[in-house]
Amino acid sequence: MDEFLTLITQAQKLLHAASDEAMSRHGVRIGQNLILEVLWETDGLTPGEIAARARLPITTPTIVNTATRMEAAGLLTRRRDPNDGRLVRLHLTDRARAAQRPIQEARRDLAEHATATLTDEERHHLRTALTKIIQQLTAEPAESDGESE
Amino acid sequence: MDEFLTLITQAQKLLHAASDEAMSRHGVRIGQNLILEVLWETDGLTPGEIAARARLPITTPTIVNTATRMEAAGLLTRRRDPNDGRLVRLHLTDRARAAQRPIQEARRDLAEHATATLTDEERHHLRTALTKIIQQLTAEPAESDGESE
DNA sequence: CAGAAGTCATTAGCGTGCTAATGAGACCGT
DNA sequence: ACGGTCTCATTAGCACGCTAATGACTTCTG
Repeated sequence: MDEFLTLITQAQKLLHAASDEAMSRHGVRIGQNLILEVLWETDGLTPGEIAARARLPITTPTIVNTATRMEAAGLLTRRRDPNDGRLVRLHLTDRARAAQRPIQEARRDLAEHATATLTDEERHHLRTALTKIIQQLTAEPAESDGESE
Repeated sequence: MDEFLTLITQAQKLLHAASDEAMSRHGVRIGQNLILEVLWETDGLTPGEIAARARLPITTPTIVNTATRMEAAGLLTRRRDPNDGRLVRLHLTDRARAAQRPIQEARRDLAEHATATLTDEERHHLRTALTKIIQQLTAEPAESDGESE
């Protein structure tokens, strides 16, 4: 049953690499995707706000580091908030906005390609199973002694 | 459908973190697992041989770096091959051998816990779906233009 | 209004994994 | 036996993500 860990790790590894490669063709690396998704929706958020809104759990330091690389790549700019000197607001450049559609399409295409050999029913089962696993692991990380309650 | 990428990423992220935490209790970090699995089976292999035998694709430089940390942690020793000066053979210490059973149990428990809310049928479907995805992504990484053959 | 406490982004440091470049050693042909 | 080539491990350098520590700024409190 341990092979289940191997299976999901390998699948995610392949998807990760394929996604990075697909997005790189549009000047975006995979680690930048979570930030872009949030800023495409609402521009000018702070690192902390982005961390809170991201679809996947991500820490603020990771956002700061990634934002630095994105700034160097010309994808966003940093501006201090005039009302609160602690805050830094991240604003997308035109280049980052222009990348939205092709990147979203590329990721959609990748998901479709990866699941191309699955039936609709299998896709549904897969989604159900993954959701259950996430819920189980999110609910209570306890596992060693004391599985009750 | 893009949510599928998010689902599998999050599931793997949670499993990855939980697995690292579980193995850390036995003095082993998650990146060392692939190497240990191979050396538990056959001790004294070279980094290249380990890369070839590992259950998941892994590069030789990653094995070398991880082996350096494992050496510092007292999990293995490096010895030059007497017959071929290019080769370095990695030998597990008693400590690494003693960790085999508890770590394998911890990973099995984790897999069971993660899939505890799934029916046997769902587990079967999940395995099938993941296998198909892996095959699809391994077969031909092509995707943009030219999906044929 | 000052000092304490809270809230931010950021930096430091680690682990993991990759590709590309490097260097040591073996092997092969002449 | 010697030079080129091949085969190794290793190093360099990058991306990504985490926790813990730091520092700047705001806010609350006396």
